[in-house]
Amino acid sequence: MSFADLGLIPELLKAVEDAGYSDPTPIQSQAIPVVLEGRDVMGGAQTGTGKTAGFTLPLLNKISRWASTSTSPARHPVRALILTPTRELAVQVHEAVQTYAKYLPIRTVCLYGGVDIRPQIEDLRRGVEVVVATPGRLLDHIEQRSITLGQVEIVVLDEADRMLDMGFIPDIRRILALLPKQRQSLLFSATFSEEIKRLADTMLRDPQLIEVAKRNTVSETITHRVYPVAAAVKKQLLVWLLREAEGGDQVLVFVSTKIECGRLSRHLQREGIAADAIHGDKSQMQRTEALEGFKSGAIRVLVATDVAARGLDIDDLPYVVNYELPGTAEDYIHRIGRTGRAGKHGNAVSLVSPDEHQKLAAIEKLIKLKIPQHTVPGFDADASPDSAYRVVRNQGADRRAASASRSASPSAPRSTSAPRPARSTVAPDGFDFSRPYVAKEALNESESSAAESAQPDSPRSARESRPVAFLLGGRGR
DNA sequence: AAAAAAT
Repeated sequence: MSFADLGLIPELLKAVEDAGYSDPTPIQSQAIPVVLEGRDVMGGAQTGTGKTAGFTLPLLNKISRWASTSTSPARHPVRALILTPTRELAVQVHEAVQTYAKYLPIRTVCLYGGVDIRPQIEDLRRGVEVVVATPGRLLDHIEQRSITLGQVEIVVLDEADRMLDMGFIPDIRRILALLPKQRQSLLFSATFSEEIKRLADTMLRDPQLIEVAKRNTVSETITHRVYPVAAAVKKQLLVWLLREAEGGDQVLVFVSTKIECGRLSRHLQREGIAADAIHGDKSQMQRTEALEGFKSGAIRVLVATDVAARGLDIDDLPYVVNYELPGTAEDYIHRIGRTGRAGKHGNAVSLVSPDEHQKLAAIEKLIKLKIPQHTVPGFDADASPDSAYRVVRNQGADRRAASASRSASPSAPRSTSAPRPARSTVAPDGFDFSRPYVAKEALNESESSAAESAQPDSPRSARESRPVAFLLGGRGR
């Protein structure tokens, strides 16, 4: 199956080829023909499955059919509207739209808050066919009458469950009410709650259900690991883990609050780690800078609230760390979905203090997976800052006593300038990281065939899971 | 319970 078989026009095929894609992903080969046919779609797809191209390509294909080459704004009514829950996601989707529309006479704009509205109004005045927007700023434009939605042919609701969580549904309904009744609607959601189904009932007509990944499941290319740790030494454990994963590996660290987000990021910076923070109280400029810095590699550790939990596509992100477990088990799925994307191997590491074990149990129940636990001496659930310091200091002494050629214990949390010890393949808790390892320990029956193929000894998983580096796991050298 | 989003 190739993109050419899906009935896309040459201009789009060329753009897809330029982007370096040859074969459609499962959701793309399912969604593209259905959308081209004009049917409504209820899509259940995790991000990283090629969902964005799955709706963007057929959307552009349809719009292109009568694409106006006129320079008159009046000939460029808004014909497609894509709504996303966060600004960063809007930017990302808009980039995809631009990528695929490059050989088409189609104008696009991205509308979101936190930035000057005037350039957006200018773009709208000149005329655009495709609008990607967050709900708040779009409503702003609607009230200012800088946009008319009376000729929209296709509307896409991306990450609908997130929109629901964020209380956007009333806004969405207001926006939908302004669209023509005769239109095509696509709704994508990682999870299907009763509320999402109700929204779908009012928004979609005879939708085709497209589901690639099973709901509430996590990618098999992700290795999960839990570190039980006392809250008092969590910060030190994180620094220690980050140091051990050194070698340029990037880490996205999730926290529960904006306050902790800034605090932890500053702490890491003081420890000499290239870190930045992204959360909703930062200016849009700071948010964009942080994300760009992370994507470019200038930032090694991005500390984030759940603003970054969904949809964000960061190439080759090897690690996600839950510094604090998310409030809901579903958020765990979204957060760790930032790694292990597009078939690549990823690591989900969670630092769990005793007060978080309820949450951990809920997560394990939802993902039907018992996550292996590992403890680091000095950083276990009963550790105090003092005991942690003693253990680390002793490890340092052992190391100094040991021969230089032997692999040694990890460096102390605060020794920024100490020489780096050789990388060990056996953790202090005795876990052998030199063996390829895939976490698949407690699957339910319906997934047993998938589990089969993910067993450590099978050729497929041996290929997918590289020998694991120290502690954070994952990347072999 | 916190986060996100219009100013």
